[in-house]
Amino acid sequence: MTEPVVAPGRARGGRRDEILVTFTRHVAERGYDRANFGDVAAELGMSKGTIVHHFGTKDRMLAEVQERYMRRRLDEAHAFLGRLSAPDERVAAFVHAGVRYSTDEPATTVAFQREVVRLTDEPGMETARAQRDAYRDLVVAVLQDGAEAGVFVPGDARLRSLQMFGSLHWMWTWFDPAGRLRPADVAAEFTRTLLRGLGVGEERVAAVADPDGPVARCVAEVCAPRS
Amino acid sequence: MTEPVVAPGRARGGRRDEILVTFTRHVAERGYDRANFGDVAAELGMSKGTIVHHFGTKDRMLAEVQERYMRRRLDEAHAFLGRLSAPDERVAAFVHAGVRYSTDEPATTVAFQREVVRLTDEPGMETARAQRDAYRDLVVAVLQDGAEAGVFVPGDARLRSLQMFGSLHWMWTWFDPAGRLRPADVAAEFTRTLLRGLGVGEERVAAVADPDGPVARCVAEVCAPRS
DNA sequence: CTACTCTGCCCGTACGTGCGGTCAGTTCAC
DNA sequence: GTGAACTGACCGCACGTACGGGCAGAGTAG
Repeated sequence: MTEPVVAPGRARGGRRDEILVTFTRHVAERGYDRANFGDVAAELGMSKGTIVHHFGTKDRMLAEVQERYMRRRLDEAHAFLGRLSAPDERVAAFVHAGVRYSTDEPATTVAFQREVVRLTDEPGMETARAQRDAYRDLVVAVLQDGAEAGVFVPGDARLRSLQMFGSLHWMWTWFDPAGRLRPADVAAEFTRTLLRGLGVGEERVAAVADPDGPVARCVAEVCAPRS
Repeated sequence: MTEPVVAPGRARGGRRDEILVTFTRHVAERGYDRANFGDVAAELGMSKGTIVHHFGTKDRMLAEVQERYMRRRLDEAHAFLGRLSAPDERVAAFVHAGVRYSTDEPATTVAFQREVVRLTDEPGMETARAQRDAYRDLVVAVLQDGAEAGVFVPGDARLRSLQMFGSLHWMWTWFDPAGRLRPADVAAEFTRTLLRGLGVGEERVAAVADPDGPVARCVAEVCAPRS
């Protein structure tokens, strides 16, 4: 569902992408430990051996899922950071982007967020871990800059980033992309509380957090390509 | 570490508590799926059969961990809600309590937070799920009351509670109880950002979020008994 | 065009291992 | 005697993955 398979029949990479997509969904639904080759193979009408042929081990498959996910998030972050320069707009963009992903690529997002903890210790996850650290550094830098520029109240940028990431990474446990709440509305509410909490004035908060405002639109454009 | 074992040698319940404590630590360190009877038994110098004798199945063991954890959190919440009446103080207390637990009972807290997702679907978790819902309802009610009383800016209390829980439940991935950051400081920073974000005035925020202020002390007293 | 070979995708099966859970039996306190 | 605590051997199964082979298309020599 997340990405159209390259082409039916014989295509570059064959059913590789198909396997990754299905595996990702299984991880999202059951978690990594309970996801297994047998079920994925059965669902795709192929042999377990095929999966091994393409990916080698289960670990590497997860690593690839994480790396692809982080790669997209990083590209997207750099894209909207290039278009927005005000710290409060940038923070708002990070929140909007974080929420959007839950709808745009629900399976990949849930799979990633469920299993982020493996980035910290598991070997073979170095690349994904580095990507994640880079992303976190982007956010910390924005918070730091904002505090130094006087846009935000002084405070610990790292702690604030963790507070913010927590809210977003926790979404997978409760957010239903098919539910009544539009992601933009969740993002707006989160952004309002966060920016106000960082000391941004009320009228500015309303403008920047607007679910149909320029920041939301900028993020939407940047994230639009995939679907 | 979390609770003193009832008594050495032959005591009421035998080594039951000991088993639960060790199992909890293993779940905290490796996650439920990778925690296993064999390792727990080996570490305690007993047979796997003993564990089965006391708990029946692995599922029930986890359920008991979750229920004990939630029971304590609920008792504690009712205790400080009984002592504090202002909505902003109550919110601050929830944050302080949430952070405190990461230090007071690190293993149990991590075990719980790692595996909360199982509360939503897994059967046999009804009790723990109900406890968790009750806890969430307490928080939502406080946020709702505060908004209606004009202490907080109007907004979706449920979303705000989820934003708040996210920050706290995410802590297990980064917070090190033995690190340089004191839990009270983390709680204070989180509380400041949150209360300001809810529209509480700056001087009030400073007073309520104070890591050595009355709210923090109240929570400390309520939580003190165990450890 | 034909035949031969090479290569990469894919299949089926089989193996080893780890783990949850069973069970018959022993020890020990009351 | 009675029952709870505990043991250790054992079962069955699920799952990751190793392995040998089949098959289709591309490249190449004649």
